[in-house]
Amino acid sequence: MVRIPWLKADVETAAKRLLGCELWATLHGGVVRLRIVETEAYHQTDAASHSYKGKTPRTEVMFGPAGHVYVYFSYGMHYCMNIVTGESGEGSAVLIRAAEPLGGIGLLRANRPGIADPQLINGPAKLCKALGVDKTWNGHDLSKPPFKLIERPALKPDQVVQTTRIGISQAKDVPWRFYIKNSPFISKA
DNA sequence: CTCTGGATTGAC
DNA sequence: TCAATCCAGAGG
Repeated sequence: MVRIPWLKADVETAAKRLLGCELWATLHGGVVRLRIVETEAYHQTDAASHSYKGKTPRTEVMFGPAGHVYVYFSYGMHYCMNIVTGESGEGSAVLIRAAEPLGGIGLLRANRPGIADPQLINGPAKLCKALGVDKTWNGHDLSKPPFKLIERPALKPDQVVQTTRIGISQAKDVPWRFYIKNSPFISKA
């Protein structure tokens, strides 16, 4: 059951709306709270999306209900985390690229020893590493503990920057990356 | 079965 | 600038 109605809206709207929302996770017995500051939208009709060529075993959860986590493994060493959006049957999701620690930062540091705070979670794979997210979380419903998405009021439009996505070779021109203006926690521009 | 390239990161 | 290091997806 989706408790956040706008997650079922179009993926561009959802990507924008996820900025400022929080992720709460239980880690090593403590609670970590993050504020999402950077997102990217991916859709079935988008050549850069894993769902572009239709449903496959890997992308199955992208086609499932909104509000679940889609985790994929890449470059032989990294995990990245998405939040599934849209109606079931539609292959869309929002990549969480960076966040701001609100609580439990010590637990994040424990997962990334030797890394300075500004680099703790300012990238999609860094975020997963710090949160201990791997494929075992693929498909998890974010309305349930121990890993939850908490809705927050929408940001004012002038606080949101819209630009092109990072690290892709297809559809480079599609402006589906969003981040909170002036946030020091976004990934490298 | 084999081959290719990637929604990245951090060390040089 | 580039290696690390695996696997999904495509083609045979």
